[in-house]
Amino acid sequence: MAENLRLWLRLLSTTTMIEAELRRRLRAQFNTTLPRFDLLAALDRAPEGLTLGEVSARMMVTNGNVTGLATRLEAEGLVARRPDAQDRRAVRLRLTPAGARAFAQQSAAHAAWVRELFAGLSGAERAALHRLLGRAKQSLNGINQEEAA
Amino acid sequence: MAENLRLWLRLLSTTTMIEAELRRRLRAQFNTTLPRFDLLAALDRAPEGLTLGEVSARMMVTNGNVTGLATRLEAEGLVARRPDAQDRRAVRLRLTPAGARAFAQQSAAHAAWVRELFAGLSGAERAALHRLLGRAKQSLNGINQEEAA
DNA sequence: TTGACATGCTTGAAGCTTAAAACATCTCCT
DNA sequence: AGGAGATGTTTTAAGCTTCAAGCATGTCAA
Repeated sequence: MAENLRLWLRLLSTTTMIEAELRRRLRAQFNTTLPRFDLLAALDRAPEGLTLGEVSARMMVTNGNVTGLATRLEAEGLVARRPDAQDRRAVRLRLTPAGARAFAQQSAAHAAWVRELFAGLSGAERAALHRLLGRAKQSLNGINQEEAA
Repeated sequence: MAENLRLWLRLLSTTTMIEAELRRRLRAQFNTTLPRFDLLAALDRAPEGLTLGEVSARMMVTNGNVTGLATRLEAEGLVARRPDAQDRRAVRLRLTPAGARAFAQQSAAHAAWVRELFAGLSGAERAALHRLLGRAKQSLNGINQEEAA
């Protein structure tokens, strides 16, 4: 059924449009990018910092990706690498004070943008969409389990 | 409200998960990528071919992006560049016979994968999700119009 | 305890993506 | 006709992303 295909294309284009708008605003107002913002956001929720592996799992990207991202953000003074106390293989990443300040500003703007972008939907519509996306994720997890089996 | 943020994060992660799965399968089974597939798909729907600009609009990516993509696919013999008859600035891109054959195979598999990935949702759920995503896109278009004004 | 395998990170090569600048051609007004 | 501005493509530099390979460290079983 082409119905499934249309659903997927619409899901993809909706996400792409929102992402493009957020990227544009992050660049225009903060001269930063979505991956950088996402990395700061992950660290902001983790006062103890995160290992690079934990970051890459949360961001759903590869380890090598996080290595490069962290290196650039470190050069800008927004995050700091420090050896993990327990595991000498691991590197723990945390926000610097400057990084925390930058993220606080970006985060507030980002939340307002997202609210604005979904403003055309009623509360009930947003709730229904949230629920259905949850169902879609369940559907996906079913697939991945089968693959692993 | 953090509710909007959660909705956005769920929308993003759902899309990312599906995209990752499709990428993985395109690579494993056809040794290709999603952008290549998307470009072939755009051309497949256009028997007369498309200018690079038309392709970039359909794919929602920049012109420069399409230039590179087209160059690689041309090197692989799947698409052909030819000057546009009406406009000497424009380059018209079309599938070669080999490109059409490759896309036919990939397309059939892709449609089946998408069907599989959404199999956990009922028809009613898929219809509702499709409708709500349409509403979300309306919401976005409202924003963009305001910006342009 | 030591060797085999797992895990955490980095590196390198390739490809994807963008923004901005450059260039060619087109359109349209005067 | 001429010129101003729009449009179509390419190029460049920078960053993002993946995969695969490599190195360091950890774990666990014989």
